[in-house]
Amino acid sequence: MTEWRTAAGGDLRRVDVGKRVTLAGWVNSRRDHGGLVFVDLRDASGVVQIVANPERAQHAADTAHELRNEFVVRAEGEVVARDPSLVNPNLPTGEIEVQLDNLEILSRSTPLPFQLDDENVDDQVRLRYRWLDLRRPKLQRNIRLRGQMVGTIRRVMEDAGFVDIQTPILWKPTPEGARDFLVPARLQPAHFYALPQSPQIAKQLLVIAGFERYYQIAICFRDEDLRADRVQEITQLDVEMAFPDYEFLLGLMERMVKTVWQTCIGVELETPFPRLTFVESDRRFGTDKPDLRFGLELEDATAATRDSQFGVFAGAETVRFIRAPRTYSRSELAALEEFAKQWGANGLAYIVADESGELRSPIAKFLSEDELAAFAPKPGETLLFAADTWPMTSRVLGALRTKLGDELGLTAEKEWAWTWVTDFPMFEWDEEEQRWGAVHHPFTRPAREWEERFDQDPGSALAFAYDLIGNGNELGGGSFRIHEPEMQARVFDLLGISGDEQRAKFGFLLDALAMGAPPHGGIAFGIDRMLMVLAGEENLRDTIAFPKNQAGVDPMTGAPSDADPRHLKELGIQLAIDPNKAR
RNA sequence: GGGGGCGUAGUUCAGCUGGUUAGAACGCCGGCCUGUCACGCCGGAGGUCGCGGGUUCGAGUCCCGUCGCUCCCGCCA
Repeated sequence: MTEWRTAAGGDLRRVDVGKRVTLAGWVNSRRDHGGLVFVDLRDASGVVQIVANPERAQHAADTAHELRNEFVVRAEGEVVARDPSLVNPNLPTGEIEVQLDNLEILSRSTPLPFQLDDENVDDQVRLRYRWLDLRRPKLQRNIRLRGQMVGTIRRVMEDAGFVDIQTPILWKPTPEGARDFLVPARLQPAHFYALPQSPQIAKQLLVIAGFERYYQIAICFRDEDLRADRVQEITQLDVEMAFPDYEFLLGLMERMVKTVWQTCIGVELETPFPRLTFVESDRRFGTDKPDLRFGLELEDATAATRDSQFGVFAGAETVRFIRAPRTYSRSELAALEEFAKQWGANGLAYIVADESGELRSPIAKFLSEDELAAFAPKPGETLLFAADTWPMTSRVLGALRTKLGDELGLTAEKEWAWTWVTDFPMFEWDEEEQRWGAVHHPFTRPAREWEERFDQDPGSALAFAYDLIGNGNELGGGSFRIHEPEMQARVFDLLGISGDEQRAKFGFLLDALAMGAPPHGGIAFGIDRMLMVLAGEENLRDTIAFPKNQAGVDPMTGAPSDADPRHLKELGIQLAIDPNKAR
């Protein structure tokens, strides 16, 4: 059997010249000259050129002719300096090469379904052959970065005295929130576990149980439709502590992020991160997850347009606009309007101020001197207006701001911009269900000044909740929790959860709260999303080793698949749909 | 549930207003090649143009349906 102690080929340098080495790895590429054969050998450390010369080792050269991409080989030889004219400046190992004495094929490869250096391969194909896809440098880097990130997070949390505790994957279906993944329980026919959407209640119970500082790298499941930045199973850093101190908790999370950026990519972030209230964030950026890498803040024209001759402005509850620092053509404006409509706008009024200062706008003729003076369009600008309810103008202009920031390259103004968003509203009215819903979750406590009266004016009540935003991505979110059973019951009441239902769904939590529950609070961080931001990726799938496609299918394994009828029978499950005709 | 985009060789793509044998690059196979590093040169194989139907003398191209992928809206406490 072979001796496996091999050198890391990618680490070889000039100082290693003269050494005899044994390398093992994959054929990254081969250049067969008939006599000489050059092979770029790749292992975890990088790439190094090995050379088979028939004058030096006929047998190695014969073997080298057989090599194809992604063959796995073991190569013995001597590190030699390259002639200065032959140095490859694109390779860290470019000053040397390994002259072969022995070459052994350990494993062959069929022709590949795609070229590893091809960036544009269809996702479906890449996922089908994920083991190949993962060999690409980008994914190698991302997945290794992920491990490094998780390791760093663990060190920060452990150093701060937090205890890693695992919570069940088979949990209880929850009435609120996202759709649960259900798991039939064979031992309890017709009953189901749910995969946890988060260990929220479990971690509260752990803190109540006396684990004053808990954390976990937890996998959470949500059976909702997927997006580029949304998958069904996410990994989160889950944190909870007893006797929480607001500044301590936020400071700890800042230290965690700062250490991750420092350790993983060598970037020094400035802390403390700025803080914005929800109201201010909404007013200035039209969103609760503002990208602060650039300005482009929303402006309010409501007061200026109260008496407008333009009926849409005069009649709207709110008129706000965004000041884009360039002019747009008619067709570009049509595309922007289409975008605005997709987000719920009725239209998108605009004023283009040409470089000459001349105004191009279908609404200009309705606008008074005073109005125009209030908008103050400067040459080379385009003002884009939303006239609607306040929340709708936020929604539309907030989305538009993000789009413009991207398109105009404004996001490049600053590499990293972090901010806390605080003082979230506690409840929002659900039109469809005609009831109040929790903005964060039903265990969030009201802000101090709302503790007594949050249920008298739910629409105005503020929650003791906070989010951490990185480059416009919601990366962390948390709150202080309710530790008084009476207050928890009042919140459930307000959310329309009856007394019976409270007992049935959350009886154990209410009981726990009634038996010496300390004040507690915490936060959760999306690891996948944080890695996406850290690695500069735009798709969450590029941060996950084995992701599923947008339909929740794993093209590699074929999961989900149909179930064996005997298995279903055991579970007492009868399908209402023929699996062959579904999907 | 809704909207946009895409579907042609193993892969990435081209294929104009419908026209007879559907192309290119990379990969694959064979040959030549001792300094390449995106090696080069010569030759070759490889296609249900996603699927079904329709219009037409004739469909990769036009129409209808359907399936798949992707991005977005809804949804995601």
